[in-house]
Amino acid sequence: MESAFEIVAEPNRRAILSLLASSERSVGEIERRLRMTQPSVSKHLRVLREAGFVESAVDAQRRLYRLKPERLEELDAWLSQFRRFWSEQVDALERHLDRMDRRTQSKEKTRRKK
Amino acid sequence: MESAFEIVAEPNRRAILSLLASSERSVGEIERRLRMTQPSVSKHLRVLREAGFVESAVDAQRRLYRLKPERLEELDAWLSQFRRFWSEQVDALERHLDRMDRRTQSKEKTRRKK
DNA sequence: TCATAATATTCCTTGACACGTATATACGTC
DNA sequence: GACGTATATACGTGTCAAGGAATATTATGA
Repeated sequence: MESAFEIVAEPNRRAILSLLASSERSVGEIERRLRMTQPSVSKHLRVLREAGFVESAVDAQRRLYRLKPERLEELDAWLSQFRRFWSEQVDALERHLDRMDRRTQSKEKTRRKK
Repeated sequence: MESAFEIVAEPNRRAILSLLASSERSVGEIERRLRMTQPSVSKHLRVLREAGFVESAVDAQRRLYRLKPERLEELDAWLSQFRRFWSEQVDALERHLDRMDRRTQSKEKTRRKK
């Protein structure tokens, strides 16, 4: 279980990572938000920590876990070889629209993605 | 084994997908290029096909496998929630440099990534 | 020091899946 | 129609990781 892919293959771990994307959390918070048992949360956090996806800080009895993005970036890097398949046509258009968006953010032109 | 993540968790399958990123291939080509046994290739291709990552076309006795990018796009979509973590600062700069690059491609300014 | 809260760890069981070997199926050629 | 090539499938086996229950550890506060 070394590769970043195997780590994120587990649904509960993906849920934890998504949760930590918004802000750092204690084990108990994760437990309640994701409706997982405490040992399960701790075990998954251990895997994530040892794999370098998260890091923890001691806060009294609690431990606060926060995201470390490097390993996720690996996934992104691997995916980059395929990105042309879906961004080929869209690419130029997207960039253009994004730029328009930034320039007209006040006008609320209601361009919603997908 | 339904999620796209579980599918790409397997190293040999990732290798196959990477290989198919360059061009479509027959089973035998994959077998030789990746030094895998033929049954292993066939089994992984079956998994990839049933999961929608590849599709096959009959060519005499051969079957040519080619990439179907939709499922990979799922991974990209999931990753998007984290992308800000590593592209926040770099983002604007990257775009800028990329544009510069395109405009000065003849001059070879030697900007290497990382 | 005792009680309680928060988190980590251990043990056990179970299921999934990747592999190898062997065999089956399909196609093309003589 | 027999043979060779290309690919698919079946079967048996070993490994490994996830889950549950119980217990251990660490910190806090009275």
